[in-house]
Amino acid sequence: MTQFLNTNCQSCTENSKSIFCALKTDEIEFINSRKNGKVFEKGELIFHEEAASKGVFCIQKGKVKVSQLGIDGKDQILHLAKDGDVMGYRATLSGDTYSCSAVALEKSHICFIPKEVFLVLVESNPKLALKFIYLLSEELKKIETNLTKITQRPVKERIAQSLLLLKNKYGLETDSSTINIIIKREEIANLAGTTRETATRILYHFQDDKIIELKGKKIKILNLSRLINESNILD
Amino acid sequence: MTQFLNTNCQSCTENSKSIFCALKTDEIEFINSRKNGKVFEKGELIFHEEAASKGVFCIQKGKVKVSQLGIDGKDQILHLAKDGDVMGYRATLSGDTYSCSAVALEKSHICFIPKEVFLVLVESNPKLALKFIYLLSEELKKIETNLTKITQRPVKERIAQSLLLLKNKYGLETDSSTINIIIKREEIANLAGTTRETATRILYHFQDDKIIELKGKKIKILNLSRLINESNILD
DNA sequence: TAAAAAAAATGACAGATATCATGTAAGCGA
DNA sequence: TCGCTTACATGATATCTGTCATTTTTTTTA
Repeated sequence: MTQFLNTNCQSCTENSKSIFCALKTDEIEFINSRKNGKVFEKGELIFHEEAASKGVFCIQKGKVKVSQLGIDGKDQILHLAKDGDVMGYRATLSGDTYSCSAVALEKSHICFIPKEVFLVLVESNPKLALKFIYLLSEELKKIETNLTKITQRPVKERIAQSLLLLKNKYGLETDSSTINIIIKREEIANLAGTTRETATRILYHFQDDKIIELKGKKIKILNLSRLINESNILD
Repeated sequence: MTQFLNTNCQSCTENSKSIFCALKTDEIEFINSRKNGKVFEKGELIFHEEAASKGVFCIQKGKVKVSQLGIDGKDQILHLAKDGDVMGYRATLSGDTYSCSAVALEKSHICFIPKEVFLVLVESNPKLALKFIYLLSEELKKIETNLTKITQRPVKERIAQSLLLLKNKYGLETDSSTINIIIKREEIANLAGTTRETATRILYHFQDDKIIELKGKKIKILNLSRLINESNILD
């Protein structure tokens, strides 16, 4: 059963989590009165690629994967999102269909802001427009670097990088070593651009080397510096 | 010896080649008085990744590859540019170092617009800002799709796609079949994300199949529909 | 709680590509 | 034009990684 949310944008923007935090009070109220909050269960589709963009999604609380489906049904995770992140703005800004699908990695509270509302704000508020220019630029840089790495580096390095990405994005649990995300092997594979089997094998390889410890669907980092080393990230 | 250009932005924007074509006359004059034109020889570096962004480059006439260097020196071509295209705006807009290098594929006339000039325009002209939002969005979509394809599709398809990209970007010669670009095997490989040897083999394979004809550093498309078929592009 | 379904582990195997090596052709500068 | 350098062709080989098949484990659901 779909569960609706009844939260206030004010509270979301107060702690400067989202890109909208620089908006004026009346602008936030404008969004607030038009937005639409909903709870998405784990595995639930938030929006689908090839669907006409109807607006943007803002994560109040939760974890989401944004991925693209290849020809043979294998999908490539292009982006991971969490609290405060906005999704679907690329398609909405260019009046395009979504180029990716978004699926909740865990139960998530997500607000939908309709296209009209979103575009009015961006077009009337130059500061916000510049923020999106900045956001798009950062995203572009990230993907470009990713493309080069994924085509040039062996799977082992890419898996190590994916683990580091998960750590940086979702942080660690209170034990300061377990990555704070429940994630399937297949999703790690889709992040690294490889197959489930290969990902599994490499993860066990890292475990044998005492770099990580596999705890069901969670991963504990035993030796961060060696993991960084395996990832071959120089900077 | 460096050769300087003495062209007018007015003429460049008149035929609506560049993104600046929507600017007002005084704005164009503003750029015109501050820009700096130069002729780059084939193979010459226009800007280098990791250098602090000093501004954007606008191609008056020419062909340029924009690529990123991997760890082991192999580079990945991320973008091809031609007359009217602007380069380096990603880094300049986000006040970052360039994330790619640009090298002339042939003798090219290119203007440099300093950061200060460029940013003043973008920040003071909301319409231009929106245009860049649009441009960044398109670019992002392109790279995302590319990432998924390049990791999931075999080299043969990627080479076919690269040839189609070259055709679409630089067009055909007067014989309506030869791609209008002089390009090295290695550069085709860097575009498709493979090695020079593999690219060579696949090109000869396509030649054996009478899909293309290799004419030195130029490529003639003998059977476009079969090339499209090989590329496995559905849309 | 049992049964069914989904996810994961694991071994065997094949094949696509990269790598290496060597010879050839083409382009370029003196 | 000669010699040198760069680009290219091409074969042999290795290996990484994907695919397939089977078993085990975990999760879900009835």
